[in-house]
Amino acid sequence: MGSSVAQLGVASSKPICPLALKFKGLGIDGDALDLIVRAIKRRVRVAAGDGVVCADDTVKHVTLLSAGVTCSYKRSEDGGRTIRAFHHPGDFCDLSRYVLPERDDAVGVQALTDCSVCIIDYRDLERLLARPELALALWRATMLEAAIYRERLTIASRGSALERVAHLLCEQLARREAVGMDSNRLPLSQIDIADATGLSPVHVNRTIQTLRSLDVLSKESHLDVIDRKQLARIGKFDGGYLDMPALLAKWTVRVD
Amino acid sequence: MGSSVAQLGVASSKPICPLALKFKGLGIDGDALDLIVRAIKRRVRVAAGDGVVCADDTVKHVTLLSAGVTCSYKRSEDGGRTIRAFHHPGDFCDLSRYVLPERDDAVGVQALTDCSVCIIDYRDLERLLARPELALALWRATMLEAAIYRERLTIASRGSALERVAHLLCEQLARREAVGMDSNRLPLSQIDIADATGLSPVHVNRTIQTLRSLDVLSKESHLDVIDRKQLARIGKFDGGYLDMPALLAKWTVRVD
DNA sequence: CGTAGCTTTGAGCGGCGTCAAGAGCTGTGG
DNA sequence: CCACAGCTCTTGACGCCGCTCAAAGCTACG
Repeated sequence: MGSSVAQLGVASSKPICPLALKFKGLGIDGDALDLIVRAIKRRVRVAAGDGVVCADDTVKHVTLLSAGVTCSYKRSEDGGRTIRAFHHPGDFCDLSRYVLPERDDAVGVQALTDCSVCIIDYRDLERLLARPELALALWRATMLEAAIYRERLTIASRGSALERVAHLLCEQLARREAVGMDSNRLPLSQIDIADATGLSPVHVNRTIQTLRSLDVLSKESHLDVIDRKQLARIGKFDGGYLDMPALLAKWTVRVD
Repeated sequence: MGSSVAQLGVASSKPICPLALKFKGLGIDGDALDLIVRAIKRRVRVAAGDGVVCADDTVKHVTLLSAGVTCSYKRSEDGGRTIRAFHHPGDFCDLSRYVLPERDDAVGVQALTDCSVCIIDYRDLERLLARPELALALWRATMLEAAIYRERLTIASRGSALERVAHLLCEQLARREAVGMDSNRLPLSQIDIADATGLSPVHVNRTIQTLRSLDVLSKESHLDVIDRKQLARIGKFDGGYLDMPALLAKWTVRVD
């Protein structure tokens, strides 16, 4: 129990892995990062399509995604899957469950690709929270999550299908880039995008074809973004709310 | 500078005002509540329609709504107002600005009715955050905000106009009830609802008329909810995520 | 080589936006 | 006391975006 930093390939002074980059954006590195890494009880591999978190009250740990892509979803009464959020390496999959217990059985987290997740017991997380800078970092993480929802809400309620899809893709690319994953390929199916945007799979397909015809996406069946500038323009995406280094510099909260 | 609890009509042992009830839901009362109240630098009245917070970097305080209804909005390039959130007594209007500085001039907070707001300087807020239970309470407040966005996002992206409007009304009623305002009347215009749901004012009107014909809303021009059960059913609204007393009881985070 | 999933394509329809005009209500000034 | 302006609310006509249903190609994997 308790991994070392070296085991994760993390050099505290020079973060290279998504997890370290993520926490650096939240204002955590060095000793504090070490503490978090040491709180990781164990790491688990999850195959694409499998559940990561069950909506079980007895679960007493949070999961921190270290590789792959997951989504938190809610099933509607007709069995449909509504994706509420995507998670990328460095994101907590279920931090909100820790603070606001979810009673809803229809809620869960699913691996969209093969994943690797870190398990941190509530007990150990509580110990981490005793340090003000760690508590602040988690508050920031939640603030960031709220900001993401806020932006998506704006686009989802007012935007066209083209805007919704473009915005969603931009957001995922930006978030992945923030943790060092600067590939232009997103490992999402069109069905995933449909469940996340609230559009029908058929219309997502047509929308993607439009983006392809605009030379914003590659013509291949994979989801490859060619022209990110144009994609951002179409999706009215301004990534300022995700730019943690810049936000951190302006941060008003200080822990001295 | 610094109001006393008595001045606000708050009896710590038996909270009666929205502000005290709100913080009680976040796990704050007694001495800790006193601390917050004492951090209030001054109170300001704002007339309906006026701005509460300007998107100015030089503002170094948060505003806590004590009476009335406000909304945070974002102006689109065509001048349209997108309402991202409503605020009711006890809510912070701009807590997110404290943690994630907003550079966007198009963002602001507006009074929808005549309001009274409490001003708390960043400096004093920082002092409050030194106490772990207060830091935790603000984290909870942000978690709650995120949960609200999450629910609205689900409905906004997949729901019909009827569902969107019904859900929005239910949410506002539930949030107001949680702070002791159990009136069935909402002081919102149809235009406010349109800007919050992303629907056109014309269609909001038709939707409201549908709700009236279903005997869910009163026939009057005001927004009076008659049948809340039915409204919740229509809007697929489950207020569990807003029920702070119940959530507090199950809370996993302890500050000992 | 067959099955199960994802992607693509087509046809038809309905919800909601847009435009336009009118009604009720309130405050303001002559 | 009336006239007028500026709201919000109401109502109707029409068009388009995106949903639904249905079927067929495409991969991947056993």
